[in-house]
Amino acid sequence: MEQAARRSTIADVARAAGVSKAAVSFAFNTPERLSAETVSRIREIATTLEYRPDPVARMLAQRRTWTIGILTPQGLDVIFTNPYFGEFTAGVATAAEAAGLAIQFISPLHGSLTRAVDRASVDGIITVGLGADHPEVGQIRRSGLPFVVVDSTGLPDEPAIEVDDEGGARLAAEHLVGLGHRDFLVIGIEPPSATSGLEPAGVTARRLRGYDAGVAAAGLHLTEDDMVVGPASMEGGTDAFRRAWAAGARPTAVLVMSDAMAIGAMHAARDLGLRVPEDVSIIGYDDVDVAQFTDPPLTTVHQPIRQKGEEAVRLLLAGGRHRDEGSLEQQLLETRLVVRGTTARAPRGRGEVVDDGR
Amino acid sequence: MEQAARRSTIADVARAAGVSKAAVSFAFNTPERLSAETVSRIREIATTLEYRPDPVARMLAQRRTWTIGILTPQGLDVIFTNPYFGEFTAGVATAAEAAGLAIQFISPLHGSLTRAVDRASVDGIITVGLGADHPEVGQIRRSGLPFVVVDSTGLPDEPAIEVDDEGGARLAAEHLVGLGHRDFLVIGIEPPSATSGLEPAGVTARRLRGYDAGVAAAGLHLTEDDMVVGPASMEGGTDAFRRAWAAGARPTAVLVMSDAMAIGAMHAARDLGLRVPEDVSIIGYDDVDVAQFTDPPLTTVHQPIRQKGEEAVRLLLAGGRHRDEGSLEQQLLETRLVVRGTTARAPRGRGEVVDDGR
DNA sequence: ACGGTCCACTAAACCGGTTTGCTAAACCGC
DNA sequence: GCGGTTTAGCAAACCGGTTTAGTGGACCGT
Repeated sequence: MEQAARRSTIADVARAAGVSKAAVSFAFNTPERLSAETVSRIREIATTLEYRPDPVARMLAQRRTWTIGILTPQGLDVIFTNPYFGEFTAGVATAAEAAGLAIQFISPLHGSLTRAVDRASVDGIITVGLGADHPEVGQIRRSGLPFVVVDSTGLPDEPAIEVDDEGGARLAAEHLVGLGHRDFLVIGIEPPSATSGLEPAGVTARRLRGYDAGVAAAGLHLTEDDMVVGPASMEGGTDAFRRAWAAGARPTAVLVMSDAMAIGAMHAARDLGLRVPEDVSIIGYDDVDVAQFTDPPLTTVHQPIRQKGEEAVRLLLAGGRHRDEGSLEQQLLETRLVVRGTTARAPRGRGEVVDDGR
Repeated sequence: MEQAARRSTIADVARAAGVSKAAVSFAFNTPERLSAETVSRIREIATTLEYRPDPVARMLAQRRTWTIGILTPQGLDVIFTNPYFGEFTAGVATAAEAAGLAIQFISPLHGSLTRAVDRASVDGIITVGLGADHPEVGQIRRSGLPFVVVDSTGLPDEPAIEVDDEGGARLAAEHLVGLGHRDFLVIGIEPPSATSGLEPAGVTARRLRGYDAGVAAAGLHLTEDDMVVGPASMEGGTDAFRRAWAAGARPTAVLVMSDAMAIGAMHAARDLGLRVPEDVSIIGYDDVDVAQFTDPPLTTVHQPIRQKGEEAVRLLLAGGRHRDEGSLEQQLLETRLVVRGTTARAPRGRGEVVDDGR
């Protein structure tokens, strides 16, 4: 991929029009500083010369790139095929487009996220799923770039967008308890890399706490031991359910932390001869678009995914301050239960009986 | 979003180290031009000063942005939520990452694709679903930027990646004909904007021709009149099927040009009380990941989506020339039929009988 | 002692724009 | 006709790097 053919520059236009470079710049950016005739003459010449200001030179001179970055610890290949990320990004894109901003994805470059951050030319960054105490967030903080963290509790006084993960998870568990379920399996999202286990500020930990709070009404207690984790994809869900089954788990209800995984788990359950929801209830998380289109439609916890994206850029543009002037910089969005077709009353006479047999 | 705090520049490092700016530059880019001690001294000072080369300044000086653009006529919000695009982009991202390149999305800015192209700072462009005769492609061609067109026949001698759309479609139709179907509905992808109708070089037209060729064996003929179109999303598919049904169509088989739409159509069919595949067979196109996870799993035409993305960047990097030196610049990738669970023998005694009654 | 090579490094031009004084002419009221 | 204000446009600095041409000194063989 070699260089583009030589294109006309601002100097060419200036020469052709017999004016200074400054005048050409004015003609496009602040035409009111020039007489009307001069402006139109310069513009005409620019058109015939097919002049187009070099965006990079402009960025350097203005020290603005008109671009915001989305920072994720996962690789781009998983981002783009994950419906949750897709919808989140769509939200970001919508708000960015409205503000005339481009978006750039910042994800590990040759395995190094730090390097990727260094190479990114952006005016601000939205981090998603990255704890405020992660080294890369520290790197951004030191660099002085404005940023907003999403899906991870921010440091106090730093802008963040969160949803009520715990509350939503509790609703899900309570729903199943109400249907008579007592044998649960939790399918969780694997932490991005094997850095640490369950960070308490992480999404996975928060949702697990919510599930646990929900089953407490039935006198039950859920811990990491009742959970199997995997990547947040359909394959990941299939695989997680199979592993749990192979390890002897015989739940009547499965609490899944992502819709994609829930769809995969449903598939795996059916492969094993289980009917959904008659034999096993499954409840997802996120309420992505596709959740309405599964068969039966997926019961899940709704969170305003696109809205998160839009709010994140608003917050970024506002410099961390809220629209209603000076209010808190941390925003907690609501979640709610959406009951559709994958949950039903617990099958009778199970739970106590079969749990170890084979 | 104001400017970042002042960061140290190459001049600061040079001053602190008592060397010239050039030396600092060399220390990072061509260390062999300096003595080992000098290099390490400069690097140390750079580290303590938290120096990080400004990527924009570097781009300007090198006249390379290390970025490739993906140009689509659709808005980013539809791109990111469309599984086909997601997988294609994942392919691009994989190959780009390997080459140390970032990717940037170029899509209509405030409604203007031309403006978006002007503002993009990229070294090369991959256009997807945009005819080689479109004005924006002309714009790119004139600008001298290398580019590759995907999903649209390129001009001769211009690099392009295509799949055998027509052949795949034919396979799909033949499969259904072989199962005894005679009453077809085609659900097509709506052209990006209302620019023109069916351009013969477009994906939709090619697939339609393939379907038509496939049913020809049964003495049938398919035209645009047998087709209903909509946006390439699940909702689009649901909507399209409903419209067709409301207009009196009573097909025993539906040929859908996108998996997302096929899933939507399946949903709509069931809402209308139809069983899939007993009452109506449905066949998609693309074989996106989710196609394996529908219930029943979707019969569809496979195309190598990710591979298209990877090949596109390879071709771009090779400057349009193929790896095996000098061969043709146009690549035609294969499609194949994947029979899963949404197609079955045509229901008996239908077709001739019910077609108008109610 | 001398010209020639190498080595390690520097000075300055350059990339292509924006922006900040500044100036010359036009315009103004009186 | 004169000081004061606008207006229209220019020259030059600047953004922060890369890259080219060049320089001074050490080293070398004779």
